[in-house]
Formats: sequence, structure tokens, C-alpha cells
Amino acid sequence: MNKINIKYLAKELNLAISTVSRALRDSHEISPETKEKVFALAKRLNYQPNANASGLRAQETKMIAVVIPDMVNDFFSLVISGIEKVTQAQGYHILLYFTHGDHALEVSFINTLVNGRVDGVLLSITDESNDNEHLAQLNDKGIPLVLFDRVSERMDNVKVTSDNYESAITATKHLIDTGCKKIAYLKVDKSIPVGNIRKNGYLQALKKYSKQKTPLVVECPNNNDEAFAAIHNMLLAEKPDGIFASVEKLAVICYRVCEQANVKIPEDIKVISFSNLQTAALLNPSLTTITQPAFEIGETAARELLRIIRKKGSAKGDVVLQSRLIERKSTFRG
Amino acid sequence: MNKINIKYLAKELNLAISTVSRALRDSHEISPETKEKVFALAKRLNYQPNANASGLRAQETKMIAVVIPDMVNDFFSLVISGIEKVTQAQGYHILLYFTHGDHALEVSFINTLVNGRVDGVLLSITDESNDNEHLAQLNDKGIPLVLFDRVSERMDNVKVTSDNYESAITATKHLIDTGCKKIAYLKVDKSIPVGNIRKNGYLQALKKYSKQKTPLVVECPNNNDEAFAAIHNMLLAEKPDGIFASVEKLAVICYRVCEQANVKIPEDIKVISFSNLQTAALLNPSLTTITQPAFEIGETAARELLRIIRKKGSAKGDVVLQSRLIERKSTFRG
DNA sequence: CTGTTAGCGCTTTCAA
DNA sequence: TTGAAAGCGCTAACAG
Repeated sequence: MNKINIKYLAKELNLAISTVSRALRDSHEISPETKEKVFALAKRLNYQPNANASGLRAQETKMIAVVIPDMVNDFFSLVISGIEKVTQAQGYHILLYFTHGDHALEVSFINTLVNGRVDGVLLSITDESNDNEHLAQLNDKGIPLVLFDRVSERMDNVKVTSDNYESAITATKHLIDTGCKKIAYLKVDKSIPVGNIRKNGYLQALKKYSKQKTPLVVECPNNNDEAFAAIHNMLLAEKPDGIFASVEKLAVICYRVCEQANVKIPEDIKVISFSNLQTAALLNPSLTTITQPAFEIGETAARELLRIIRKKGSAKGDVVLQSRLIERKSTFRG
Repeated sequence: MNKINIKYLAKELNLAISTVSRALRDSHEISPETKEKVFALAKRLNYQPNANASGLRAQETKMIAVVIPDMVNDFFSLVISGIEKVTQAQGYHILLYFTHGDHALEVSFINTLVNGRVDGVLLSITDESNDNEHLAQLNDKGIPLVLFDRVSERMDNVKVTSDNYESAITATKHLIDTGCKKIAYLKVDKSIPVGNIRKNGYLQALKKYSKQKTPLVVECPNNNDEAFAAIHNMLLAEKPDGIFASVEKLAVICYRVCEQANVKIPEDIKVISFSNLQTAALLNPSLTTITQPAFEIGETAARELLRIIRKKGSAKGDVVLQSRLIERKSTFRG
């Protein structure tokens, strides 16, 4: 249980500490034979440099923080996977923080990060309406920050998002184009900001491409039974011929509602849904989905962050990634 | 963009570096007035101790590594949430690593962790049949390790698991008790070890509680269409009256298969499924699920790890958490 | 109660 | 080509 550090290697080999250090970094001013010896011993003892010491010395940690609302969510799971792919390839480590939608927690996390714990921060902000002094702190301290998905217009950092507004238009228009005259929008719980953005796309599409006068927005709470009831009531009262679900779970509930009400998909009613994991799509061969490029958002955000860390230049600019509409004529040979 | 460190605070206040350090740690040997001054300035400048320096000095990092196969998976998402709850409450940070089922990656991650990057490791091992020299390394270096979910019998670390075998028996017995005479088991892709454990529970329950002579094990590949076909073929050929799905996704596919084949759930066939996020349960009021305590596994594993880190005593012992069977007589007033 | 100093493990001048 | 030594920021032993 001896500590395997440079000092120990040096003593074992009768070399100076600095020589060993240089050898390990493959410096050109060390003779091949010495390098050989050092490498051999280091390997044999599985020498690993002490991260704290290197970090302290070099003022960099090879770690980035990822701060997200939470994890029980297909979208963020996929984003993290994308981030991980990039950071892993470039030798960076991920520190993970959940804000649970609590702005105060976000502030406290960011505060602990301003003094050299990480080389950069990837953040999906908790409360877009709130102040962002804490983020300004990061900029002050020269710690690169890239925002993704939930961004703040008031920050001029690099932002990576997807086209929620435009793709909601696309989705709605798709229903219109396939003949729907009365389209309802299933809006996810108000705690999820994207529900509003997508609603705006829905409204815009109705105005622009449809004769439908009154929008049909169903507020669906997080509670499944309440959401079921809300959709069920709307279905019976309004008899729409098209439904646009803002998130995958609502499409699943909607599917069940239709079954209950003896409404056939897609004969009586067409359904389109945002979807990340495509579980809903397993249900019905005719369910068309619109998929956010979650994994790519993660990859892109991470790539941007590492780029900025490297250049030490806090570049600006936004990246907007496109969602994809997936039409299923027949899955599982229906 | 001045560096806010103890030295800087000391200079500003005309105090010695050590005095400031002690004041910040609220040492009893510092006068209240001095403390006051130090606290005030530290707060005003948002002083945050340099994690590398503290870590180097104290030989501890307040970070733990979480190493899992991947993240696009309800189970591990929930586990991480549980881990996060505990670590966050106790001031620890999470370093996240994905092995993607690659044993070599796992080895390489663990190797980078042996030299003081983290205070402890939470691991769900990638390949249970493989060697675990790398884990022995951790023990050698005195870095606490807690295994969860996918554990190795050959290691004598603390292990936190759930009762996959027993709960598979419970699930199968539940079908038998409700009158099923011919029960099929939908086995998840062979890359998922738990598919086999649960199969053994299924077999055991048949032997012990049922007259059913031949088990019906359907091998379901990861590919949805192939899984659909496998289940569909079995359904037509064997006409079982009960189905036990080893994972939630297979229950969803099975649901669709039944619909295709015009087989009614639960009138013609009873279905029970392992399920973490209960998406499948939204589908059918009569779907009974068996739920792993994923969140609790995370909490427990983290709690055990932090306990060991604190005591510096590598305690042993296993924790097995119980799955819960959830019977739904009627959801969504069917 | 406060200051001086050594040292955690590493990298990097500066010297030899 | 190698060695000696300083210093990254922090804490704690020792001294006053």
C-alpha cells in the first residue's frame, strides 16, 4: 500500500524527481535508456499521476461540470451520453450536478465551481426568467460556459439548442397536410419550458396553414390520471381529428385515451408526438414522431466547450440543431 | 479577474495566511472580530477554496466515481438520481463514467482513479465473468469500492443489489395464482445479465408452483422488429395464457403483438412485467408490474460508500433490496 | 490569539 | 542529459 508517486519512482531508480517527471512526459531531453527504465517501472507499478497535484500545478483539471435539471428524463440521458462520447475521447472527466429545478441550488453549484474545480461548465439553466449573476461570475473567472437546451437570451455565451419552435410548426403542418381540420395540442406541465415554445409553433402553424379558428390547447399536469382525464374530456367534447403531443408520455396516455373512447388511430384521428426514445412509436405503426437530436446536442455542446477551453478564447455563437420527423407507414408489418 | 485565494485575502486584511485559513475554518483560536472581517471579505469576493489544493493537502477530494454501463436506461437513471440525493446532501461530488459494456474501458477508468482522483468508487461491473485485478488495485490503494446491481461474487466488497431471482419467482407465481396454466417468459437480449437471473426465477417458480411441464422462453433481441417477430411467432404457435416480460420495453412490444393478433389483455392473456418507469403501465389497466427499487439502490450504495470513506474501515456485507409488485385493478377508470 | 514555515505531488525554470 | 529548487493554494505543527 505504498504511495506510488514520482518521488517513489525516482528513489527506486536512483534518479532525480525532475528526471522522472520529464521522462514520463516523454521529454526530448531525456535519454532513451532512462525513459525506458522509467516507463517500465511506471507500468509495472501502475503509476498514475496525482490529479490534484497536476491540477494545482497546471491550473487545469481535465474535468468539466454538467449541470442539468434532473436525470429521469430521456432527453437529458441522451444529452449526457453525447457529452460523454466527446469528453471521453478527449480525456476529460464529467462532474454531474442536478438542480431539480431549484434555482438556488444552481447558484450554489456554480459558486463551488468558480475556483478551479473544473475547466468548463455545460449548463441547461433551471429558471430562464431568473437572474444570472452567478453565470457572470464564471465569465469573470475565465471559466468557459456553454448553455444548452434551456438557455438564457441575456447571456452571450455559446448556446446549443434545437429547433423546438420550427419543428412544432413542422409537426402541426404535417397533420394539416394529411387532412386534419381540427388539431389539439397536448401541452406538458407548465414546469417544462419547452411546452410553451412548442405551443407557439403549433399556434403559428394553425394561423399560417389551417382554417382552424380556435386552437385546442390541453393543459396536461404531471399526474398521469389528471392528464388522462384532461385529454379524455377534450376528446369527447371537441372530437378533434388530429393530436399533437408535446412529449412522448402524453402520446402514450393519448393512445390509451383513444382506446378507451373507441377512437381509432389513424383512421379516426391522426397523432404526432415529440419523442426521444421512441417508446410511443412501438405502440402504433401509424404514429409519426418528431425527434430532438438529443445526443447531438450533447456532442455539440461538449465539443464547443472543449474548443473554448483549448483556445482560451471565449468564442461566441449559437448552434441550432434540427429535429427530425419520422413517419412510420408500417412498423411491425401491421 | 484577480485570483481570489487565501493569500489575496490575507494581504487585503493585513493578516497572515494561516490566520485567514483558520478563520475560514472557524477555528476556536481566532478572535471573533478577526473571523468577522475574514468572513465578510470572503463573502464579498465569493471566495471559494481551491479544490485541488485542499485535495492535495488533505489527500481527499470529496468526489466519488460512479461507473455504469450506460445511461439510456431507466434503471441507471434512477440509480444515479438516488446516488445524487445522498452525495449532494453530504457535500460530495459525482464523477460519471460509462463503460458501454466494454470491459477494457472499465479497467482503464479504474486505473485512472487509483491515484487520488476520488475518495471512493461506485461500480456496476461490465462483465461479471471477467477478471477483476483492476478492482483489487483499488483495494490495495485503500480506495473504498461499493458494487451495485451487477456485482462480482469473487469480490468481498460491499454489494447492493435487488432480489431479481426472488422477484421473478414472485411474478411468475402471481400469474400462476391468477390461474395461468401456460406462461411464457420474454427474455431480454443476452447482453443483459439480469435476463438470465430472472429466467432462473421463472423456471424455479414453474417447477415449484405450476403443472406446466415445458418452459416457454422467448429470446428477444435488442432489435424491436426481431423481438416483435419472436413474440408474435410464439404467441401464435403456443397460445400461452400468461406472459412474463423481463423488461419494460418487451411488455410494450408484447402489448402491440397481442393487439395485432387480436388477443385481449387480460381476458385472453395475463401480462406481468418488470418495469422501472411504469410507461408500460400507462397502456393497460390490467398490467401488473414488478418494480426494482432503483432509486433506493442508488441511495443505499452511496450511503454505504460514504460510510466506508468516513470510517476508513472497509466494512463488508451485502444489502439486497426488495422489488415491489404493483397490481393495477383499474387505472384511468377503465 | 496570530505568524512562520514545511510539505502534499507535480512541473518547470535555472544550473551544472 | 540530469539535478536542485521554487511554487501552485492550502493546512497544521510549531513558535511566539
